[in-house]
Amino acid sequence: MTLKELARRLGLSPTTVSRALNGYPEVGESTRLRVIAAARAHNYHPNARARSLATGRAMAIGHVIPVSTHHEMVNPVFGDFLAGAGAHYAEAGYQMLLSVVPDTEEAATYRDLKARGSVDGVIVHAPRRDDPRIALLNEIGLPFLVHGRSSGAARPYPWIDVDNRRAFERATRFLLDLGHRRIGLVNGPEAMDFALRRREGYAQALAAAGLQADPALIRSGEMTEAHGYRSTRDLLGADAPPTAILVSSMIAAIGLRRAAEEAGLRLGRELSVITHDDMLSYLRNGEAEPLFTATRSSVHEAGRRAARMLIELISHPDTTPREQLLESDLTVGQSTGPAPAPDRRAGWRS
Amino acid sequence: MTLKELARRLGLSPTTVSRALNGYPEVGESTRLRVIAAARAHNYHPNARARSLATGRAMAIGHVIPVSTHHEMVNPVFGDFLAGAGAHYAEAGYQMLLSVVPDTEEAATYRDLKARGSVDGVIVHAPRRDDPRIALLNEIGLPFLVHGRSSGAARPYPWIDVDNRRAFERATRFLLDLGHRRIGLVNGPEAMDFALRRREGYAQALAAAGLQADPALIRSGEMTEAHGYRSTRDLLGADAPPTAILVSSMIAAIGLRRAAEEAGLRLGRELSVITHDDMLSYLRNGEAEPLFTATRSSVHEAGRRAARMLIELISHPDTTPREQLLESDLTVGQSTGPAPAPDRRAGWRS
DNA sequence: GCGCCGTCCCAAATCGTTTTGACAAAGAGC
DNA sequence: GCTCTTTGTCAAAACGATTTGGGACGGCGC
Repeated sequence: MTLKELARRLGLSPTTVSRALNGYPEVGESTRLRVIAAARAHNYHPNARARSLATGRAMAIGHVIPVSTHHEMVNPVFGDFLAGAGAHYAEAGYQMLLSVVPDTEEAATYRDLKARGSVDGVIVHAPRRDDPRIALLNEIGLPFLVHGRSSGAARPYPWIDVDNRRAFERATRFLLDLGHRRIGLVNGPEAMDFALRRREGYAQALAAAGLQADPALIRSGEMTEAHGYRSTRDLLGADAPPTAILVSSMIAAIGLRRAAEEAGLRLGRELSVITHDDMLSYLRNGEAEPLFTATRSSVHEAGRRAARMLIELISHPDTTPREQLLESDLTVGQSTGPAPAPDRRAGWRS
Repeated sequence: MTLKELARRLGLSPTTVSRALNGYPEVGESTRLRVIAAARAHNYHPNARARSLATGRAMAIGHVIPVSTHHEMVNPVFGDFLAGAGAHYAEAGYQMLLSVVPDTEEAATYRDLKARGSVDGVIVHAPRRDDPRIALLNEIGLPFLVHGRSSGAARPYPWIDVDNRRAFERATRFLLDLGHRRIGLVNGPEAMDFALRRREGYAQALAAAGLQADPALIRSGEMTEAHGYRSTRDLLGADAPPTAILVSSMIAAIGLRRAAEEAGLRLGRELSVITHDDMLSYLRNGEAEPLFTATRSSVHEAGRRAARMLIELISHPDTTPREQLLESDLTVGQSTGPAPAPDRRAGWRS
């Protein structure tokens, strides 16, 4: 069913039908009702491509997911982020375009998206320090929103991000208050900006307590279960193991738990742990009482807000705020407790 | 840069330029080379919408992800599946359209996708028994491929699926061979077809050994960590706890491990466990030696194959096979061992 | 009766491609 | 030299919407 066909059946011109359906005032109310009824009856939906060819707007947002060519890692938070964003797109009448491309072709993909007019804007995922994508998108003039930030970017750019520095600063302070002095950090890949900021917050809290971050207590890598396990095992096996560890994700924290159990350490007793919790739907942090003490921030919600913000940005480029900082809360669970007394520590370490 | 503009610069007609770029034989070789060079120089990419308006093909595949209105659960395997499918789409020049919709509006979404001509076909996720989407898609004439199967569908339909029945039959047999007699099943939601088939395989192996599936040993629910934990705790706390448990996913298996550790049971000793492993990128089943004994099948690879199959189906509807059954392998890890002798069991149970 | 102004509608152009049908120019066969 | 094919190119018509610039009709004021 096309517009022309519908118009013919109604004995009207395509113009009038189009205006009636799109709410323009130039059409009589009775006519409008007649048109709307007929459209519904014949299950008429305007062809998306024809429409956007005519209007010049794609009514679609792109998400480019780079896949590293060696280790085909899919960030587990993508699913929830996309679900959140997608929910808003659906409400706003936008479509979501997903491009999964080798990281070597990412730039070409953005150019392509722009040149073919496939999308009105894109969300940039997993920004790194000095991320080249920001300059690129500015250059080709494709509206974008960064999920996260990129330290060192030359000019201001629109972003939404969790206050990672503050979250980890606070978590570290919490551990310090409990008497911990040797605190480990199992971080994400430090090429990622969020990991950098978390490390800064961690170091800052230590410095404020007159301590210095010990490089031997810091590990970074892809946030897999295996990374959490390996890093924790290494840290615990060292000469002066930490009494507390900060972890960058629930997935890694699960690996940590495995390592801790292997070493015979109980969380919240001999070893304290705080993790960041993205509130993934399939990985809730306990039920009534949280399992892990955690800095929490819903990535699903971040996706929803990101989508809203980008769409606003596209339709009202001048009046839309271009930055949004999300706070995370610190929920205290069973995985933290006072630092063990030195003598007890000596006991279980032997 | 549009086709018309490029043609003007070259002193050719749009027709010729279009033909040159699309490899039609009616254009001279020297002209073709000249056109291609100019297109590259001016970074010309044909407008995707105009093109597909003219050709009638959207060059896009839709994935409709229903989100339950109460518990906004995002299936953790979606990420890897989409990454696999997306990789193939990119190669084949297709775009991937993601629709996240409340499950109540799923049917409307399919109709919409078809009526607006947004996609050439769709992948149906997470089919249930007698899934109404199959009839719907047949009715509206939108090509589709089901990831999984739907018992009770009236007519044949194209699908790709893991042999879930066989995998769980084999896993159960493996446990029986180790001497286990009370075997629990922590399954996915039994409205899902895959869960049904796994249960069948489980029951079948028990029956072949002269045993009957005990409903008290079966739990089903969303495959979260919490579900794995709760179900295991319940099973272990019962009067006659199982000595082995089958789990439907790694995520649930992690919850199981937590419950087992709480109960003081060591995996592969007092409690044997086999899980299904979708080979998620962030949740590898151990490194050199697998952590869990598992039935393995890469959902990333399934996504890739699904994409290929659907595109083939769209371009050659008659010659493409319409069904693909993937085998899973059984990898033996540290989580299984011989059934504990009754006396030992009595010991650790008290 | 005349001019003017809303109201309601329409014909035609436009978006950027592909595709159909036709037409010159050049070579081939007689 | 004349016709008959190729060969290479083009003008124009799709595709299905939106949007621009009017135009017919009736009612109103004078």
